[in-house]
Amino acid sequence: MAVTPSAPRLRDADKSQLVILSAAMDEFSQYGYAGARVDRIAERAEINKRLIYYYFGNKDELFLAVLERTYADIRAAEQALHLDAMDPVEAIRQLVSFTWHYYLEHPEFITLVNSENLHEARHLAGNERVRELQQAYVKMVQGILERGAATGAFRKGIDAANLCITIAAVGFYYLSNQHTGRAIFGHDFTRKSALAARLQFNLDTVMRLVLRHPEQAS
Amino acid sequence: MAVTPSAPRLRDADKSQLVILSAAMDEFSQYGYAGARVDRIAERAEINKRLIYYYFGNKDELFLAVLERTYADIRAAEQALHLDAMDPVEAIRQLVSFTWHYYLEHPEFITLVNSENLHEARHLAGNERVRELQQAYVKMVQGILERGAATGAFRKGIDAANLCITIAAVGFYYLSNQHTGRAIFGHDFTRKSALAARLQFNLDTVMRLVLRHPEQAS
Amino acid sequence: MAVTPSAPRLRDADKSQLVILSAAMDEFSQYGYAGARVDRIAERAEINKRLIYYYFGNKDELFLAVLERTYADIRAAEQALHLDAMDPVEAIRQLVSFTWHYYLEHPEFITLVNSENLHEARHLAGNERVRELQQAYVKMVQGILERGAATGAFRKGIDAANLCITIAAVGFYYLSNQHTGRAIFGHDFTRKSALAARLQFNLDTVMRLVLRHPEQAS
Amino acid sequence: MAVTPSAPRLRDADKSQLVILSAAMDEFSQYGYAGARVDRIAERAEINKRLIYYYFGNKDELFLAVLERTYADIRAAEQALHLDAMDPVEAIRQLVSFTWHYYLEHPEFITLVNSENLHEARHLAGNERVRELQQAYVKMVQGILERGAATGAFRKGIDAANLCITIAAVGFYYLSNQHTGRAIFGHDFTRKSALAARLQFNLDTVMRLVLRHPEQAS
DNA sequence: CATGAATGAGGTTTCATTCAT
DNA sequence: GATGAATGAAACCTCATTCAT
Repeated sequence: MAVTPSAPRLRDADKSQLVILSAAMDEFSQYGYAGARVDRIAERAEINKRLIYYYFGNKDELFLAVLERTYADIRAAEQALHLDAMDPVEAIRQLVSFTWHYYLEHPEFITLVNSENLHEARHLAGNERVRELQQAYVKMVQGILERGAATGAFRKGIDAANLCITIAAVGFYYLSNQHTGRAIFGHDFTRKSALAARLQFNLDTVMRLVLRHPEQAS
Repeated sequence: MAVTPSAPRLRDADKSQLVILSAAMDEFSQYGYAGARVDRIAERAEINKRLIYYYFGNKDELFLAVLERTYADIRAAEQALHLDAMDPVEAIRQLVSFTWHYYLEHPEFITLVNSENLHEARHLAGNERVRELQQAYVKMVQGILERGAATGAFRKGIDAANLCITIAAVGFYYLSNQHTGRAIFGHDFTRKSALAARLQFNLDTVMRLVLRHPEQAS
Repeated sequence: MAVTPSAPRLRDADKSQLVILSAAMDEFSQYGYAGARVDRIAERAEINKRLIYYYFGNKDELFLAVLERTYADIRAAEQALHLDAMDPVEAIRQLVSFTWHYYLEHPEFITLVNSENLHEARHLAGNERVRELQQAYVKMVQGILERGAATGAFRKGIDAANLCITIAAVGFYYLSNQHTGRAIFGHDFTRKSALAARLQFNLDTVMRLVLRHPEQAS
Repeated sequence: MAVTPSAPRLRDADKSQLVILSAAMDEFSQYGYAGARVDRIAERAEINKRLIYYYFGNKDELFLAVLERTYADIRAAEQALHLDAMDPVEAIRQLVSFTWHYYLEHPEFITLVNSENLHEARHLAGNERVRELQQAYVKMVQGILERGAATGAFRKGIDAANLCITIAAVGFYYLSNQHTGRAIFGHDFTRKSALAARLQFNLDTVMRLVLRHPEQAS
């Protein structure tokens, strides 16, 4: 008479932490920090609620852990592109495209970042890890811009930080505001054709911004 | 029974509703929908909590009322610019600049819109009023683009809706993400010099996107 | 078919507060601050738990309210004795006797004070009200001592504050430690004969302390 | 396999028990029984929490172990004074002084005893060990009183048990209530001068109580 | 029209204790 | 003998909302 234990006792600290972190990411991204419920995170993770506090201290620290992993993930994906080794024009195209698809496939990134901004980044404030990751990223983009300027393909003097922001903005905003967008524009922002058109529009926008001779953009 | 007829007298009821709406806007924009507290709204408005329910039904309906007014306000400000009567190139410049300054001076707009998107626009879904306002806006931008294309200043075939989105995006994203931005970039996004540089960067971005000969952009 | 409402809705703010305060005094005195349960206080008071927070903020503030009332009560009872108008020797006798009987009839006073001391008086620290009450009390005892010294009945130079403390101590300690006392002495400290003997012992102790000719003490 | 035979080697088990007991005494005396946390005891002892349950069963039994040791300690210190061999007058003086200094140097005794009384001595009830210790103590004091009465220095018929209680009371109460004392009297009970004055006051009180000719007290 | 009093449900967190190795 | 992982129960407190006047 085999018995199916109602909840598998893991006895695996690392796995439990990962399971909690993953469930927390889902919950926080769906409801934001304030709307997220620790109870639901425990349910999603199928672990005892108490364990969340055992490993992460409290809701705030759990949220921070989620944020840190979120930023680490996107930067890791970026680095896997090896944009440094690419032709500058192609590198910028790839970056716009990558950013767009990353946001599309990781909607949790958008809601988490928005939620953290609503709270004036109080979890992330002073955090060293995410800052180092970001600085490496901006430096890499700056390298691309300089190489492109050297070949004459790019304009000179483009600010790398603001370019990074704009590349993010044109994708992030479109997807972040897709629901109010649907309500006020009256059509679905995530139709296949709409998505394709938006990516093309963003590529145009960014390439025209960096190229010396934008007519070659499209 | 003295009455002061010269000033348009608000009845107490109307006044209470306005006071509540204003307090609710502050609270919702500061904490988001989930983080907002009905108690605090009553405190801010210096009225009895029960009145909120009397006039607005519940928290959801109050949030919707705030959103409707928020969208009405920004569209009213836009219309006051009379971009229709302007030279197309100047009109687009003005629109980028206006949008930027409006977000800067109305930070509540940003957090309210983000909060509504977190909730998948469930308050705004199917709302006719905001949709009509938005359509008028896109149509006006389309008019500008057509006039600019006719004079040869603008490229042809630019999608008005996506342009509207991009004009919003490059300002909205920068300000919406100012707190995580400060945390990960390590500097204050709202320094006077940073704000000025960003506006200039956005003007460049948009003008290069629409003009046929972008070298005339700056 | 008459229905007996499960909980009477009071709609009487003052009464509700008094009921809560009284229930809280019982609970805190029985279990101490840490052992007391807000839930049980609500049950004792037969009110909704939420109302406790509505009127008193939190457990700490409720405890402070209980303490303040406790000190006010004992001082009020003391003042009702009108010791000022009494013969000094009789006044001290009365004070010892009153203190003893007050502790006996108000065991909650003892546990509340002990509990507050365990917490290093963090609720009472800096509290003006109890301090004023105490100062009036010490001043009154000082008056008695001076009058007694003037008539030659009392020794001179007795410190009023230390006398107050000792009058309290010999009663308070006996009753406060009655349970460990029973365990280690092996007899019931609250037997009628034991109580009478203790009061007499305390009268002896204090009168011998203050009188110039103690042989007249008993 | 080096062994250091000169120093009495504690087995790990004994050592762990002592470490736990010591940590538990600190924790219980600081927070009382209800406020004490098993987790913190484990932290203080720098051992695994499970060991506490292994050696002591549960929180209640651990508290009892602490109490037993506490009473054993004070009685052991008393016996080291050898009051039996002393002049009766000097013996009582020494006892008052010893008791005072013991409480001063062992504040944990006070809070532990208070905490146990709050719980109506349910841990100590029926405990043989502490009772035997106490009876030996009272008997010793009775011996002193009889010797003093025989020399004519002391009054006759003084109840030894009540004298023991009073000697304890005048010191214990002052120190136990030092925090509320500070709050309501408005000065620090533990100032050097205040402590010295209190000891002198207590010596006066007790000597006047026992001597036939109290004018020789001070 | 307005208000202070009241509430059930549910929020985060803490606790003593036990399990599995 | 020793330990990190895990847990059910219950703690304090908060929330949107309704009641009674």
